[in-house]
Amino acid sequence: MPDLTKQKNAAGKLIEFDMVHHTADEVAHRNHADKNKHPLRFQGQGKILLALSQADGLSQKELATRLNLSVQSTAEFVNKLVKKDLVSKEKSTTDRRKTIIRLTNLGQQTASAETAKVPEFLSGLSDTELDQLTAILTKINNNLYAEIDAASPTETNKFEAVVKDRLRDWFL
Amino acid sequence: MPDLTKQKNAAGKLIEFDMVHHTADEVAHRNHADKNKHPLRFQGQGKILLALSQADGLSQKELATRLNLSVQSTAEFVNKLVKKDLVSKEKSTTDRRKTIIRLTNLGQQTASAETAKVPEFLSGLSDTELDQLTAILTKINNNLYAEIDAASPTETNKFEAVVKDRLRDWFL
DNA sequence: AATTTTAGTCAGGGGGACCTGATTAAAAAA
DNA sequence: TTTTTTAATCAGGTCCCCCTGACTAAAATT
Repeated sequence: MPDLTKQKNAAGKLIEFDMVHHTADEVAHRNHADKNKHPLRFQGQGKILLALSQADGLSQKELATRLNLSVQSTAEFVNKLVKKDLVSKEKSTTDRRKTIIRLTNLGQQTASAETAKVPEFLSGLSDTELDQLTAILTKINNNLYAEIDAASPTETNKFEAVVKDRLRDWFL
Repeated sequence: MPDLTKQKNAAGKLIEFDMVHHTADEVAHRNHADKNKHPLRFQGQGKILLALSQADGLSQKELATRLNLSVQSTAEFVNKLVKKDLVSKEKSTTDRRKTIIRLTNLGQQTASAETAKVPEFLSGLSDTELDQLTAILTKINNNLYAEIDAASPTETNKFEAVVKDRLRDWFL
């Protein structure tokens, strides 16, 4: 029987982490007058970038399908990324209806920069703690995959694949 | 000397958690045609709600100052919350320039509902793991408070106080 | 009493995440 | 070849976060 109090403690800390984490990089960006702004989550433009970093050179339609977005939204995000020089568009030669989207160098950097640096807030944790955290998060993430699966069976595999693949280089 | 690989593993899991977590409740809301929509983060309207749940009956100006928002943004968020019947506005009797903002019953419920339920993804973790997670997140959060402090010394106390106070009932 | 400061409001704007509807161009099917 | 399907685009919308500028009403100062 799991101890409810312990669950609540952990849940509270997680919520706190969410808030504090969010605020921390809000504050950070505020001070640095950052060009790159926010971290690009798994949403909108960031979603596109992440998907491309796993499978570059997809068509817009492909992207839309994989990411569960309308083709119009996808086009919008892609265009925004083009303006930021993170991806490029080019007509397919084999099927001239299609537009192939590719990461630019900058786009690749950006996509991996997301995950490239170990956040400072992990410093001060012992090796043991890091191992524990990793193990626990693995469980939690699996629970979340299961939740996603329950709610929307069709897209799970796609999603899980994208995420895990994106993060694969972290776990070598 | 901290093991870089272990840090990377943990960092990767944390990023994965972020993505998966986000997607999980995105999917959840999509299916349930949810009225309450998104979880109200420490941002915009959610920020206001959280601040009020710590100190009810503030003036708009007070809110703006504490939350580091322009008075206009604050007014916007407050008005939206009024429409949702989560807060109420009333003119101060002692200083008729001021508008006092108060949580409605619904607002109080909503603010605590945020933190009221233990997320399902914590199920399956043992008591030991929960304790470990709590301890680790405590360290991480403290690191983040320190980061915020470094970047913006003036607002730390305010922020940390709001957050901790908000979450106090979790840790009794 | 006249001036200045303060708390709010309105108007307008920039970005972001998404969507539906209508239309075009190119490929595939009939 | 004509029709249908497919990949994109344009147009227009909804809602969110957040800001500056201009202006009013009510206090605090002078």
